Amino acid sequence: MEIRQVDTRERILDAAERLFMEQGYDGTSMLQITSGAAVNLAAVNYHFGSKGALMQEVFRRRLAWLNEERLRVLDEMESAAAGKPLKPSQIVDGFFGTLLRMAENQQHGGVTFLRLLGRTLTDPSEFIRTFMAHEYGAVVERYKEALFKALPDVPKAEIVWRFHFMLGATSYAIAGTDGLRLVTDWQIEPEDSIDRIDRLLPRLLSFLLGGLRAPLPQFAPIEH
Amino acid sequence: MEIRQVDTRERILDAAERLFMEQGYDGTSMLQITSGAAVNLAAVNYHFGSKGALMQEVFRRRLAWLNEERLRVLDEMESAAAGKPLKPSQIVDGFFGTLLRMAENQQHGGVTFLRLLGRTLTDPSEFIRTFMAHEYGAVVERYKEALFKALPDVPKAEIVWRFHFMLGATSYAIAGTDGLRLVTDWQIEPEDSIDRIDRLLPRLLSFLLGGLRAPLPQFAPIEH
Amino acid sequence: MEIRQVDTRERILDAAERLFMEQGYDGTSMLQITSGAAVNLAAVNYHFGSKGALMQEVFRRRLAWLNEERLRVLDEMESAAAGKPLKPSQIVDGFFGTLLRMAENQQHGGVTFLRLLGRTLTDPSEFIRTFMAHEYGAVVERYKEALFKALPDVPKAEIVWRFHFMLGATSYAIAGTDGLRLVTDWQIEPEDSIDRIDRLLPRLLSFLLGGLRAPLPQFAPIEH
Amino acid sequence: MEIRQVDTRERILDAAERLFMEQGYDGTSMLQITSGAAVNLAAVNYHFGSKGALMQEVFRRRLAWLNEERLRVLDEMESAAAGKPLKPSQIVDGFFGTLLRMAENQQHGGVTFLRLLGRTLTDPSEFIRTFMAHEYGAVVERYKEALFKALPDVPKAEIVWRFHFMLGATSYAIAGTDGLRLVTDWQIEPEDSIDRIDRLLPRLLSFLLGGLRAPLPQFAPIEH
DNA sequence: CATGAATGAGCTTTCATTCAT
DNA sequence: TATGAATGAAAGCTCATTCAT
Repeated sequence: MEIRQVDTRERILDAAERLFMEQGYDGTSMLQITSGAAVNLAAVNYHFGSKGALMQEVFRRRLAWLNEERLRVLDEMESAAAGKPLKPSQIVDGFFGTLLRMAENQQHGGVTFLRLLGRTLTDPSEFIRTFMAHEYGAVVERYKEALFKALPDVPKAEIVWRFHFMLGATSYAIAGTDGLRLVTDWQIEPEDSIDRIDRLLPRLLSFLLGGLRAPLPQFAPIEH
Repeated sequence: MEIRQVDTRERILDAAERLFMEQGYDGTSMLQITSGAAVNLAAVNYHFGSKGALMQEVFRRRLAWLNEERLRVLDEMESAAAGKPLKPSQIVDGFFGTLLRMAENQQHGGVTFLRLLGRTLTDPSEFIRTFMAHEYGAVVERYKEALFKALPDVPKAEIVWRFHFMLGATSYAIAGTDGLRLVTDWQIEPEDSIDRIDRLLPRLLSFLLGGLRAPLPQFAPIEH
Repeated sequence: MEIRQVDTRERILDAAERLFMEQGYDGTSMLQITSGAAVNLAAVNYHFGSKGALMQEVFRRRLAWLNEERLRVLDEMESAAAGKPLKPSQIVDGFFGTLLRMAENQQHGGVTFLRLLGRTLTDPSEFIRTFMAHEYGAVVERYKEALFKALPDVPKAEIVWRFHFMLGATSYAIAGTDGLRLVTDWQIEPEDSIDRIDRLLPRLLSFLLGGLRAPLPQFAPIEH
Repeated sequence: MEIRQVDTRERILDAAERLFMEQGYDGTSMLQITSGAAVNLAAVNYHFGSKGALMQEVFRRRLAWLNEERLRVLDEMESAAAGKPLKPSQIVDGFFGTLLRMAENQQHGGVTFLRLLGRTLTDPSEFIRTFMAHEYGAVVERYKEALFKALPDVPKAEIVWRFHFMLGATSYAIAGTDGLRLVTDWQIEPEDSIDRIDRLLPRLLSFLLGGLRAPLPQFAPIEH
């Protein structure tokens, strides 16, 4: 039954990943998940304990790999640089490029997980936020430090803000894109579809780097 | 009694706005809303017909004003330019600056609505997406055209993508910011808090413009 | 709908009282209760909030009357005694007799509530214990004091213990009696059935008084 | 492995005994039992067949010894009496004293089983009642006969009732005592704690004997 | 002999909505 | 105009039990 067990667990995780992406956490019922995975309704609670714990495991399984990969890439680049600062484009590619390239590999969830991640980053649920902060903490810290070294003339607070903006642009790009279509009728050609990660990636990285290296803002004089 | 009714309606909308922002649409119950507004449980269905219609009205009340204002600002700028293309910075400020300045006015929902909007743009519910597209359609079309004229050398598809990235960076900036805190320990000074819109605005606009005007991406040769 | 409401609430309480008596609290499901009361499954939570709160209300409705009656009877006897101690038999009848006579009145739940009470007094659930102690506190205190005055030569600790034993004998007498039938084949005549409260009452009171006035126990010398 | 199995069985019985005492039969889940015994969830069904059968075995293991002991004691007393009637105090001590002294021996379950027994005698479950009646039948019959002989002037029906009352007082005394505390603030001294069986025993026996030998009740004229 | 996996049935509670007044 | 009462449906979860290994 070893094989069956793995199957069941994985099938549940796969179904949950897809449904959470499509309908959100609160919008997805246990019945939908277990139906989607073709398992018994009680199987989720048997394997994961609760709906919330299932949600966490959905993320943990992907993020563990992703963030290890991000650290591996950063280590490699820093080794090659032999102490010299990295180029901003390297760092941005290490963090965000690694994320998008993950979506090209069906073994790591493909676009499904990518979109789920994008949507969840704006989800305010306390338990998700806490879990995310824990999973991301160390990686973000390392990349932040690399950016500080790469851009010594930019105030640290500014870099942190721009990291934040980059996260947002990326999340949004991978999350709802062709669903929301606020920007309608863009006569897009097939090769520009959201699913063509190889086309999205250079576009997004250009944008992110442009934003990261933009002239510093001029603040209005602080009042009172 | 006429007055009471208006109060009731507004109280419901205010409570719903806050709760949808904090917990999402699916995560918020009618009981929470009516309790929060100190009205009868049946009042929402009486005044709005259904939970979904309430959600739409929450957005309509703010977006109507916002998008009119955006059109007004764009009209004004185009009049002043007398047929000449606008500067990208003007257009970006007209669209995104108007949004953020809205949050400084409590009468228009303040940061609460801003965050609700930010998180809703990635919300997966079909009916919300449809409604949003409808509310935004005309405005986005006008600003898109203005950008096409302002950046004649940039391919239209590229501009549309970058508009998209800008939306994402902005949504994310206003949505979860100090909640998620993936980027911890950023020794932020009080004047850099998310609630200081006057500090966030120039930062965000700098970033957006940098991204909008970034060098065009180099694509890898398209495979097969 | 005033009338319907009262009906619904009361019907639920009646059904719950009977079912809790027959099957215990944990052994009774909400579905059984609402089916028994011919109301919607959600009605219990609408009217009482939870299964536990329903349980409390089942008791509160009867105990409020019972304990007020006990206090009224005690007040009356003490007034008539004009400061002199009451007879033990009066006190015992005031406390336990009032309880058993309650069962003769269908308006106060009849034997059903009596048996439920008997069974519940040995139930260890924290929330029931706490609630019971609260409902009973004042009454028990008053009767205890009356017994102290009536039996000045008996150590107070002994009286408290015997009060306890009397409670037990009574609870048990009214609880399972003809159900358990540990004492089988007692060739009992119809007029001695448990349902003939008028026959049970003098029997029980004789026993209780005999126990209350029994010679004091001789303790073995306390070791170590 | 033989030894392990015995351990497992006993550990399950011990855990079940404690949990049934604390939470009742319906209020205790198999998971709690198997967790408490640190055995596999399926172990109960493996060793006992079902939850109900486990409950029966919990009692059988103690009651077999208890009732044999009661019969042994009665046989001994009757041998010594050589045909003459026993004293009521002897009989009461043989039945109830043997029970309470059992609680002083941890090998026989101590107070835990005593309390479980006390609360179970008022338990409404049909299958438990039936089982109890079966386990107790023969013993009760013998003691009843002894009481008939010891108290020839008291009507048999009266003796049966009083046996019943004694059972109740005893059950209650050992079941909830310090838990329920309807009788609060009794400034009890440490040596009067419920756990001091050696102090409870003489008190209870005095009470029971007082009740057993009380004057016969005067019935109101039977109506209709 | 013992167990991890799995299941169908049932649990309490909450949901958005309706309706008579 | 506004509300308390009520409801059918569905939610997440726990239950005792079974079974292949």
